[in-house]
Amino acid sequence: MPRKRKLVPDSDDKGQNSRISKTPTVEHQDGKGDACFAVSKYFGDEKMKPFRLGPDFFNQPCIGLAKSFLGQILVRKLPDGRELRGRIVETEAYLGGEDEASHSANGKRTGRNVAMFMPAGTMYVYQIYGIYFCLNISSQGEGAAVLLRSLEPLQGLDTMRHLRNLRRKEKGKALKDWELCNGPSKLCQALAINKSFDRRDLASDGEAWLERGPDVLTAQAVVAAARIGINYAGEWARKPLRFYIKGNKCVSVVDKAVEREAL
DNA sequence: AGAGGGATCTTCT
DNA sequence: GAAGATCCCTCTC
Repeated sequence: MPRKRKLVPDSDDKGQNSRISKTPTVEHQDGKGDACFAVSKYFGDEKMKPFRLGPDFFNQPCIGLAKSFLGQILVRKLPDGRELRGRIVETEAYLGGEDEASHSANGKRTGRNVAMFMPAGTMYVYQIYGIYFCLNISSQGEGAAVLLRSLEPLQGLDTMRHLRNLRRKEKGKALKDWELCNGPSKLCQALAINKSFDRRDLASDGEAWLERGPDVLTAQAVVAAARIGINYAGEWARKPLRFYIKGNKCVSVVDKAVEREAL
């Protein structure tokens, strides 16, 4: 008997349109390198085999790409063959040129940010505060890119937890599943993404790629809010260029005011 | 639940 | 020399 897949939230969902909103149903074991097994387990049916997203997906305007990322699945293949998977639940659009919050504001092009000017689908990984990394994907548009802010962990949670704990104190509180990738630098830690990925192509890379997720999101399932940590950017700091899946537990910052307004 | 501060170092001025 | 698209721990209410 084929498993039924829910594509659109039920009407009584009350905004809890996500898999980890209340009760996590994610896999809790590592995929030990057997990709086919792990994938078929999550996707269930043969006809819906994971579909790797290619150049056409990435080659779209920045805001559209930022929204299109939601629900898609980021995959990281480690050197030992293990595959880690997370569903993208929060992104930010950085438009380049006019966008004062963008590293490429006013056309600024430096050694650090050249990846933002490379073809759509190029990864831009930069180090922040000397210790953390953030992952962006370049989009259509000069100097434009999308920051990935959080993932809902799906596969390889034990490995993610181990990678995240490398930097934490022994005495610290144990990480919940939903805390593994709920921030731009947390997801880089959990997926072992560092500067070596900078300027590489997410559409063709062998160690990181994107798969089409099973869910189709309705417009009401997506919240558009102000971006985080860019208060220096004046009016651009307030523009609704952050997008997240409403009700998802793994979103790093929830904007209650915006969500109220949407009703 | 929220505020505050330290860590830590590359990048660009 | 200063700032930064963050995270985590500690303290307080």
